[in-house]
Amino acid sequence: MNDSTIKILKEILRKEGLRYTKQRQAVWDEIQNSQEHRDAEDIYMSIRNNGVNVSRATVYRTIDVLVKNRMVRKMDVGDGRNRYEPRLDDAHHDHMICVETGKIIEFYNEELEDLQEKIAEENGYMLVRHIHQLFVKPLKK
Amino acid sequence: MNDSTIKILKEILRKEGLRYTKQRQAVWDEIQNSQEHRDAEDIYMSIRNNGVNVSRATVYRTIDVLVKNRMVRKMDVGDGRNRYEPRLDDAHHDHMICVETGKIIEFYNEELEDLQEKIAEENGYMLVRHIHQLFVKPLKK
DNA sequence: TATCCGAATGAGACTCAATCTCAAAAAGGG
DNA sequence: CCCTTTTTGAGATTGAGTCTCATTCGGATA
Repeated sequence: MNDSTIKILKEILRKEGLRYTKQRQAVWDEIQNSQEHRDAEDIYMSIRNNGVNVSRATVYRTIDVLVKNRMVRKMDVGDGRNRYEPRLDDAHHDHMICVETGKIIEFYNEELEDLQEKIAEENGYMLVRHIHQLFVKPLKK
Repeated sequence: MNDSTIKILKEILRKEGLRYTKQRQAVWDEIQNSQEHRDAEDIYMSIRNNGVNVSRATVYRTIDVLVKNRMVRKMDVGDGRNRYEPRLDDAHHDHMICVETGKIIEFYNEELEDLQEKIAEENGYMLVRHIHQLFVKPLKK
């Protein structure tokens, strides 16, 4: 939809030796234009509703490329369906999931990030990535 | 297998209004006698190899009861199969997964635990539970 | 210990997200 | 425009986990 992200997508596809197609553009547009945490089916349906013909297979295949190239973040909320969110120009953050409402809140804490690296190193490892989700419920007033 | 954990299982089943059966005992024995992080299929096969007749349905149903009663911990490693480990008399810990060898290392860090509660509270929530996995690789020597 | 009834079991059907297949369509360099 | 290679899509397949329901079993009661 916007010029600079089209260039970024083209660049990544070129680097991966893949072709630029309207389906791949549509998947990226769909994820990029929403700041929500959406599942693949939702993304698939939206693209089709926008009049672009695409299959589930292509949606999944494209998401994999985007995840690999850090344009999209894949998150496992624990309900069997992965969620996706754009991560372009997006600082790292983790998620808090309200067990009562299902609301997803993003958070970032420097101290927490440092601590994780320290723990990995203390065990003789280097941190590659992490999964961190806090399941919470509202504080009583 | 050992007397005290049989009593604990019977107590839990009674509290839940469930009957004591050899299948339920077998599932608990199987998980309890191994400190590994095993998937349901693995547990199911081991029980059958030990000569106890059991179905996958019963394995899953029993695990749910054990998880609910904090005798077993369910962990999502992100590969589509949940893993289970005994948590009887077991202090809370999180996991570090080596992306090169698949090895699972347990860790516990008080500061990390406190920080998570603090983050939840700062956002107006109470921490119910959390998922935390560090994907790591060995440090170069 | 025999009876009885609700609970538990098991074989296999089913669900559902995700992956795979392969013929047909499209990309894009020459 | 051609030609080769990649991509796509419809639908089949996979696999973990759940559900169904006829049969079996636990255990309270007498």
